[in-house]
Amino acid sequence: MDPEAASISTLGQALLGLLARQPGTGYDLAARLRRPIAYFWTAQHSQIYPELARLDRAGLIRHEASVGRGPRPVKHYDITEAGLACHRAWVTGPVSVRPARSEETLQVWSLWLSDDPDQARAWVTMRRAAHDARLATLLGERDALLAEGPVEPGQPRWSNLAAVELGIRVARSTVEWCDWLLTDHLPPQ
Amino acid sequence: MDPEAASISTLGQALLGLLARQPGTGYDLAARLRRPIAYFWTAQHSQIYPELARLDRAGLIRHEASVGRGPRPVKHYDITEAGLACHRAWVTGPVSVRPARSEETLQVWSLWLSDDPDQARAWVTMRRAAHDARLATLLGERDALLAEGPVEPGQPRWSNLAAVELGIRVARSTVEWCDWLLTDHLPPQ
DNA sequence: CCTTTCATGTAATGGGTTACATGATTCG
DNA sequence: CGAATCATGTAACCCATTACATGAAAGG
Repeated sequence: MDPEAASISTLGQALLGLLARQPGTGYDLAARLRRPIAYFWTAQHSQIYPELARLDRAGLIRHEASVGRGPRPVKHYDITEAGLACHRAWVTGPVSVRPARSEETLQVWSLWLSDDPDQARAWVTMRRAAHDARLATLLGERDALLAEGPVEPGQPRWSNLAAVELGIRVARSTVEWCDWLLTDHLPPQ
Repeated sequence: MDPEAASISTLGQALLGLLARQPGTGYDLAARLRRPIAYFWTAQHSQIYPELARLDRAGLIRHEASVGRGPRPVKHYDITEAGLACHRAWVTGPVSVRPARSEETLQVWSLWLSDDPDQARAWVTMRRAAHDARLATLLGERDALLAEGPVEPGQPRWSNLAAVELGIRVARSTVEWCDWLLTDHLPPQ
């Protein structure tokens, strides 16, 4: 019930979102952050453990410690009522406009300098392959999700589908942009 | 002629790209970074001035100082041969895979928690408006570019068009994703 | 006269990556 | 017996944002 609950970092909210779905250890959260969420957010364990400690101190999550196999006890985290309320308030709140960082587009923005047209073509072809691979992965993810059964609002799987669908659309339009460059807008051969 | 020339930060490459197009002062570069490039990279002047000093020390750019209006001399920067070579090598090099950071998608990923469906609809509608505004700006940018005359490879304007076109496609598909959510995949009313 | 623009820096702080450190269990 | 997995932490460093600091010229 901290009045400062609003000043939670994005990673903190990501962890609250994970714990709202299912409790787990820091190690477990790191793994779950890697696998399905890596398309739009990532963090290393070195960042996760201190952040969990902060959320704990703020009363947004709680933990139960048990003797671990390693030198330190294992901490099983769960979200509190206050944490759930804080996270709920954040999801429909305004999107913080953090500046865009696309190194790829920066390279495009200097691609006119490439003296060798073949090299420019090769670069775009490589980019196309990378985005196409991402698209294929996301399509697979969507298929798996739909195969599990009907997806309805109010369930985690609904959010999963929405996020994957956004990724698919962005990946597809990026592939199409590569094709647009390769067919019409680069010197031929 | 530093052998360490490969270890230039992304911001450094952005500045080299700006200077490859046209020389200028740090202040000028900050302004040029704000206006057309802000869609895919940004930096504050407090980051730019030290970075220019580093590039200068590495011999990738050079400067001529003249007496300024303020307390310090004005430095007019220009790219060197070594700097141009370093930047050329970077543009067609591999894209460094920096992890995705989309706070917006993170929110979508927890949007299933929203107990009030109206609030979820309002959030998506707000997002749609934001992306639509960005799309409109980019379309205007493209029109202005094409109105200036034909765009051909090997010129800066070719890169400008390519970058804007990518932005347009991504913005458009994101707007379409919002519509997909609003029409079929949110509880009605 | 006040605000904006031109012009360049430093300091403090926060977010994030890489590397350092430890140690038991499980699987091949 | 060695590698991967489970499990948790700290330290050093880099990148980026915000704030602090200075001061002339131009325009309304």
